[in-house]
Amino acid sequence: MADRLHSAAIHLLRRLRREDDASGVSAPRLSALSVLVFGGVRTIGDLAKVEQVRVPTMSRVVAALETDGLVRRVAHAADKRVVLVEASAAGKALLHAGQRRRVAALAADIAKLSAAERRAILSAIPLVEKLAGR
Amino acid sequence: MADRLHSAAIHLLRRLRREDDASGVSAPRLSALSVLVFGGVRTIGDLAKVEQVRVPTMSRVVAALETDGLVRRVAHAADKRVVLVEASAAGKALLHAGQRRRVAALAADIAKLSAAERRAILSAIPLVEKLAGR
DNA sequence: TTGAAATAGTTAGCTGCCCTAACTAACATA
DNA sequence: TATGTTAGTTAGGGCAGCTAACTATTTCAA
Repeated sequence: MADRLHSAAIHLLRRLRREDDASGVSAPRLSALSVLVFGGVRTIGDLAKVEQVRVPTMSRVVAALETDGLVRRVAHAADKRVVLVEASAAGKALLHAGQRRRVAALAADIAKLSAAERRAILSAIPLVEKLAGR
Repeated sequence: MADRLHSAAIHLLRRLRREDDASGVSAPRLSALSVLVFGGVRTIGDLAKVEQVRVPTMSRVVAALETDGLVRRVAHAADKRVVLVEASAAGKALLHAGQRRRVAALAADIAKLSAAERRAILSAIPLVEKLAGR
């Protein structure tokens, strides 16, 4: 059961990743960006923790997002070592547009399922979240 | 619903990723290997379709699995272009060992679910696979 | 029958993500 | 003030995904 769940999750995410690609921004970048858009300003280290990734990895992700003008670095008032990152207006706009596209594509397929099938998925979601430790 | 499903898949995968790392074989390789172990002999192209990946990508995954002695190539009887791939005894053993490890890691959480909750997840899995395009 | 098109894989080269190790800069403290 | 800690960056490596271009084989139609 763990194996089948794992497989299903991998395949679902691969499908969604293809749609994310259409936005021109990869899934890890979108994910970090969404933390900033919905959670507000964060340090590189905090972002790394939230995204379950090492600091150097997040450092690169932020650098890429900055190059694309989607985020901006802000100095920390008291501690000059700290790099605060916040989403730019362009970053917010891109994220909202991407979410709409992704949700639209998946929602269209969900709409093709029967009501009973939708109920089956809906009742499983909170259980999977529980298994995932959330 | 699409958002919640996406989120659940991401969280589940991050949880399971740690366990998979312990097997010394990456998630994409384990996933392809599991198709062979549970589904039997497949061509490279079939594997690529099932895993939603391009043929060159699967070609490399199979090459790596072969180097590790986890799979073996078998000639197709009628068509010399085709490469059939099957799991070796070592591949089957590794996959089953990985399964045990994952099950062990999730055991505490799974034990907290009722039989009805487990049924709910099991019935949702094939539907998610359908949404993923399989 | 033979030459063109289709099919199955491989190889090469690119990008992106993830890691560890080693570094700089800044802060905290004894 | 010297030492250790903390925040990030840089360097370098591995793996996974892609497209383009290639080989080998098979299919099919003129």
